Amino acid sequence: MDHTSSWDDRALLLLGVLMNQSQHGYQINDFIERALCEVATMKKPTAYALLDRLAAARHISVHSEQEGNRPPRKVYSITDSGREVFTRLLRENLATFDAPTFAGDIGLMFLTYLPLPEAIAALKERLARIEALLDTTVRVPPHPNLSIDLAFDHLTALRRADRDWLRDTIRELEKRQMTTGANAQA
Amino acid sequence: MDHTSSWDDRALLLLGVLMNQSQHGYQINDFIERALCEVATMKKPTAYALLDRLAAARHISVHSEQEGNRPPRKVYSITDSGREVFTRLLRENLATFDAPTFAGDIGLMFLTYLPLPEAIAALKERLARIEALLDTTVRVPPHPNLSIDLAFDHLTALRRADRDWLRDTIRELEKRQMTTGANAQA
DNA sequence: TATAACATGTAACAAGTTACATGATTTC
DNA sequence: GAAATCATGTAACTTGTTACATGTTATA
Repeated sequence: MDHTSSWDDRALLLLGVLMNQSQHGYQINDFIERALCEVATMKKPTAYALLDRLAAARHISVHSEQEGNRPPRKVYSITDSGREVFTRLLRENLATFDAPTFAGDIGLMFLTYLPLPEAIAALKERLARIEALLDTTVRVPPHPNLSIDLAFDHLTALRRADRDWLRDTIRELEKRQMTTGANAQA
Repeated sequence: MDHTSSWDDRALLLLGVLMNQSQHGYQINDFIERALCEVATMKKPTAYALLDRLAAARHISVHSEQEGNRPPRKVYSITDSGREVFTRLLRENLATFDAPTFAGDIGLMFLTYLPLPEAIAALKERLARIEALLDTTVRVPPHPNLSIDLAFDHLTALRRADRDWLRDTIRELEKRQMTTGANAQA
């Protein structure tokens, strides 16, 4: 039942972009890379391949357009069946929570194999990177039809939590460092 | 410089497990699936393939053991060069922050295409799932050599932040629902 | 006139998973 | 004697990325 696969999310992304308006591949790719880049990623070949599959399943329709002598563009539009699929995938996505693992946690597990001062120094660098991300990333402006800003807000909340946890943890490790440092002196 | 690839993290995981003690493949797999499952994942074939590559690079050594008539076991031990690599990868991992995207955010971006009450209902289901995860997941007991509990603590902090954000967001959407509902009445 | 932007695609590769294949030993 | 555990592996598949190939039009 809970087989929310990766395909579902990719399809949801493309169908969602097409819900806004019919677009050709280049436009779709551009939109994802510019407007959605903070929240989602999908490379060109992935998009093209998926668009083909969605077209084969009749969830989107294709028609070619040509302006003057420019390269022809394939314009994709969502179909009724596509809208149905979109709504189902959207509901599923919103109702689901997938618990991912984080590469950064692997290091945490083995923290003890590094001398405490070095571990602290490394974590301080990590902290600096998160803080830099939180400082530099420009707030996403609201989109007329989409709630990209909501997703961005979510992402930011998670990053802030990450930052706060790291600050506390570093402080905790520094306490431990002082006591063990004193022991080493004795 | 910041090419903290997926390979690095996988290698770090295996080398870290072998830092604890020399083990054979089955044992390694077992340890990852049982002790580390909350924090990291790696399937058998992935582990075997990676162990081969690490052995080829002389970062781990292999020797066969056999007990009676049982199937022979290949015991892997970390070498000096392996310990060096491990330390480097560990430092890198700890100092790095990678900003992943979350599948759940795709739905958030397209929230507006669902009638508000349905969107709220779906998000409440998501919230229930996070809460269930936070309630049922048993606290990881401290490991003698590893700080698995630290990584688990980090994961839990992130999930709590996710839960809190969702609660606030649902409350916010419900406010909006009341005002638009009133408008629809008028 | 060079280079960036517009426009579509393919091929090769990398990473990881599932499913399969094999065979011994312990437990119910 | 069936099923779970111990023990190692391979083959095929899925997914997604990078790098390549092609050609036009606007811009510096």
